[in-house]
This record gives sequence, C-alpha cells and structure tokens, in this order.
Amino acid sequence: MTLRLVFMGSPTFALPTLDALLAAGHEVACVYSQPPRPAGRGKQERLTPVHARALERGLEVRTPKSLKGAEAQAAFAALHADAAVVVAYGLILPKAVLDAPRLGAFNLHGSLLPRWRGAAPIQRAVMAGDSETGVQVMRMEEGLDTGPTLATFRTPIAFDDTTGTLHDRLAENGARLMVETLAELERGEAVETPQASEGVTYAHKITAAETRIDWSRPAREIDCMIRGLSPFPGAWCELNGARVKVLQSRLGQGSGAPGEALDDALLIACGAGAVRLLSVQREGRAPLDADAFLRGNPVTAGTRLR
RNA sequence: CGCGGGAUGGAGCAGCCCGGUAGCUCGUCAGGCUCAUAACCUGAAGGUCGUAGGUUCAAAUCCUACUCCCGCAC
Repeated sequence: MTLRLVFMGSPTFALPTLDALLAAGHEVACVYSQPPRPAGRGKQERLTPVHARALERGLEVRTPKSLKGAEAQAAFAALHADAAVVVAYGLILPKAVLDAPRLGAFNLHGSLLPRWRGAAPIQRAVMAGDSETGVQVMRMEEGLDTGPTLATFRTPIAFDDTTGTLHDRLAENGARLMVETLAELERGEAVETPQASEGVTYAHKITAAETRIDWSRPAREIDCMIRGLSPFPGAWCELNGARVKVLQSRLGQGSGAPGEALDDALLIACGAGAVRLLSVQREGRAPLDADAFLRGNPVTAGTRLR
C-alpha cells in the first residue's frame, strides 16, 4: 500500500525523510518549501535543500510565502492527499491545511517533547547540557508543537556530540520513524500519546548576539555552548584581534583569568574550570584541528582570548 | 554588482608593500641513540608558488581576467 503525500520541509534535516518516503514507494504529490531568497555571499537566490532535491526527483514544488490565504489553502486541499509530512518547513500551518489530508498532518520534531518545542531544538538541547535527546513523530495541531506523539527515537548526548552529529543521527532515524509511523497509520495501528503537561520548554531561534563566547561563564556551560552551536552558526571569540570560531571542545582542568591560555595547546580558562579547544576556524580560513591550527598560529600560555 | 580574507612541497603558515638563487613548524622516508617511545640527534626526498595573460633583463612578489575556498552581513 502506498499513500499519496504532501511533503513540507526546507533544510537538510528534512532530506532523509523525503528520500525515505520515496524509497518506501509512497507517492509524493507535491513538495512545499520556503521560497528562494537572496542568501549567502553575493546574495544569490538560493533554493532550499528540499526544493533542490525535489527538482532532482522530478516532483512538483510549491513555495508560497504563506498558507493563510484562501487560494493557497484551496490549492493545498486540491491535492487530496492522504497525509501531510512536515519536517522543519518554517511556516505555520493553519487549521484548514492541517485538516485537509485524510489522515492528517504529521511533523518530525528533533527533541523529546514537550521539551524544546519550537525552532532550534537540537541546538538548545546540546547547549543546555541535556544528557539525552531524540526525535519524534507527532500529529500536528494548531498550537506550536503541542500535538500527541506517535513514535519516538531516543539517543544520549555524548560529551563529544555536537549539533552537527546529532542533526545527522536524528534526521536519519527520524526518516525511518516517519516511514514506520505512516505504515502504522495506514493499518490503523498507530497509537497517539498526549504530551506531558510538565516539562515544557521552548527552543528559541539562535540569535547572533548569543554566539559570542563569554569566558567568564563556567567551563561546563561554555563547552555545551560551543558544541551546541557547532557547526552552525558557530560559537566564536577574538584571538589577537581576529575572530575565531570554535567548532569542538572538551572540558579540561585548570584555572586562571577568564579567556587566558593555560598552556600552548588551547586549554582556555573560564569563569570556573577550563575548556580545551579541539577544532577552530580563523576568519577567512577553513576549520582546523587544534594541532594544525597551532602549527601556523601558535597560541602560547598567557595569551588572552576575548 | 552587499563587505572582506585566502589559494606557496602531504598538513598548517611566513615571504608579497620595498621584484633578483623558496623559508618555518610538522608529516613522510633513511640512519643513529634508547629497554623502549608519539621523545631526542643526523640526513634525504618532495614545490609548474590556484589558472590564463600582461609589464620587466628578471615575477610567489607588480597589473588584468578567471576558477575555487572561507568569514561577515542576509
């Protein structure tokens, strides 16, 4: 049995699910994605990753700026889909859209709800130092990520996990989960569990202002921040007047003035404790492991990062 | 035409402003020392200096165009 689906998604996180749905033999009647916008160097118009992938697969793509209008909603309803699969689409879906598909609309969300509802769940989970996170399939309601869950994949957040490593792990397992859940829905075997009323938190979008490292914070917090913002958008600080992004770190031992290098290998003192920087990127340069970076950019003990 | 940085032996960098025998920190290979080692010592190999033109007696270095990478902004 195959379902007639509408896929709604934008960034790379949604790609494994789109691929998995097609591989499972479902009919993707139409793909909705964020409209192309001038972005990147030279402000060129760029298609979203989902948009590009959909074109490769020969799928119809729609990029409305909003789904609030009657026309857009009528066009959506006219697809007569069995279900809508939504993965990091980036637009609010009005009730008329959620109700249009025969089985409903299902979202893949990168956290263990109700923790980290909202825009940046993976980053927030790592930044907060959570020991575990996951990805869930949930039935969409009008509220922000409030619907009942149908499937869950859990995974521990290791000391060396970053948003990047988790992003890939959750995207892959989430894709598998979505395919399985749709099969259950088809057979009428899906079980929907309401979200707990306790433990609700919101994963607000990351702002540029919060990506700069404040060395006066505790080491544990800084380490989580670095890994939570890696690889995108990246936590950064200033070294010898130049902006340096830190992409990977580990808790270290030692103490000193906040931002001070405690040895010649990027062990940096924090407000409490210290972190060792393992991967850094100087502005205009490619990311480098600490040893390679130090070969051409020595940072001797006593150097102060800001 | 949004702003800016970069491309130099396998890796990371210096040299470029003030043209004139290509250097540093590593890695690799060989040998030595050592109970031993990612440690130490000695030696060696390895580069059309992003591409294409131009100026010049001479270009990594100056000029022009192009390709690719990256930071900011968005």
